[in-house]
Amino acid sequence: MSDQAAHGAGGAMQDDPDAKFDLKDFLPYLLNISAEVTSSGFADNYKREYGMTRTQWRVLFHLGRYGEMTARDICTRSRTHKTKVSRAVSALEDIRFLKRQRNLDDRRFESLCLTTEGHKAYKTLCGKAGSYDRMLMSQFTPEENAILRRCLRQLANLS
Amino acid sequence: MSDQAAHGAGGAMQDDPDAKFDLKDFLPYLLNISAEVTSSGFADNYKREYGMTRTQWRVLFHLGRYGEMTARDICTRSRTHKTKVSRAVSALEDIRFLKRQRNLDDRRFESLCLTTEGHKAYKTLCGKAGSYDRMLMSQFTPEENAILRRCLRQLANLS
DNA sequence: GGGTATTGGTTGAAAATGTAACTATCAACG
DNA sequence: CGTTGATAGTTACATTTTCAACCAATACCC
Repeated sequence: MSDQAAHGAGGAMQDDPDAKFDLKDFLPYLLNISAEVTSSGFADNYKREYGMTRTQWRVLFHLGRYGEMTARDICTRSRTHKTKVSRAVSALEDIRFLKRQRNLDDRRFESLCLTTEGHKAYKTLCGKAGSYDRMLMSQFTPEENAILRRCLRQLANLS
Repeated sequence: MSDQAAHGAGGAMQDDPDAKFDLKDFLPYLLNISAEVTSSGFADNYKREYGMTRTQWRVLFHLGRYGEMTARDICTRSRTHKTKVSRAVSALEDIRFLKRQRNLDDRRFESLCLTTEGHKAYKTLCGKAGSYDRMLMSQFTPEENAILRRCLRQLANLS
């Protein structure tokens, strides 16, 4: 415990010479915080109205936006673990937002698609997502927005 | 059911005219995925070696980087809910990575600081975080990096 | 064909998180 | 004082997520 005083001894230490970078520059940290802040800001829309969770919203959004696909497709495209998707799919099925259909060629697959209800919810939420996104974007210049999205897509290994 | 066919009818529908924006452009979604990808890429470092969770790492990082502070300070600075911080602090105390000390002026507060062990772990992880961050940065130009971080800090309401 | 590996998807138990109610301390005001 | 209200932090309970094992269908390979 002798070098315990090596930090915070003065009570208000500000910079650690060993620290190569500020915490507020650590990309995973920054990404987590901003993801949390922006997501929970939007979550009210699907949570209050439909009682959906974030993963469920993600599945709904995928099916609504890109049409029929399998659970595995959603996993791959959204980098989401299959158990998360599996449970979200069951929950969406329970509230009649999607239907599953076994593929007859390969009976392991089942293709998922939204019901009318599901698609209606998707459309409503999609509109809100659009304005929420525009609201977020409005604080940046078009160039910043382009760069931001390009960097994020690359970090996420998307497209 | 009439507009059920509005999606996926052709089997490989690509674009919904109602969709104002692509899912891959929705900022909260992009942020979540890239946060998930980059964080879990780094998480092995503290998970395998120290059995720490992401929140615990966040607390450790704050105390290591900025020195002694209260749980509430960490909540505010990292936009993390107090119950999450509370549990992370307990866990870090259990493995002797930090110590609490009641403030005698106002006994509601307790200031937290790392033990020698905790600080050692912090330094080790900080080094790894540095190189991980540089690795992530290396795929972007300096301008892109600057813009990316500035945008993220703003989205996160950080400093 | 028959064994083995792989893949799509599910399930159960453990861990983490969210929410709300709680304790304890202090401050403000009568 | 005593009451009310705020604040730092904890705890209990429900929900969600993670992890590993699992089932069923297909592919591979001898």
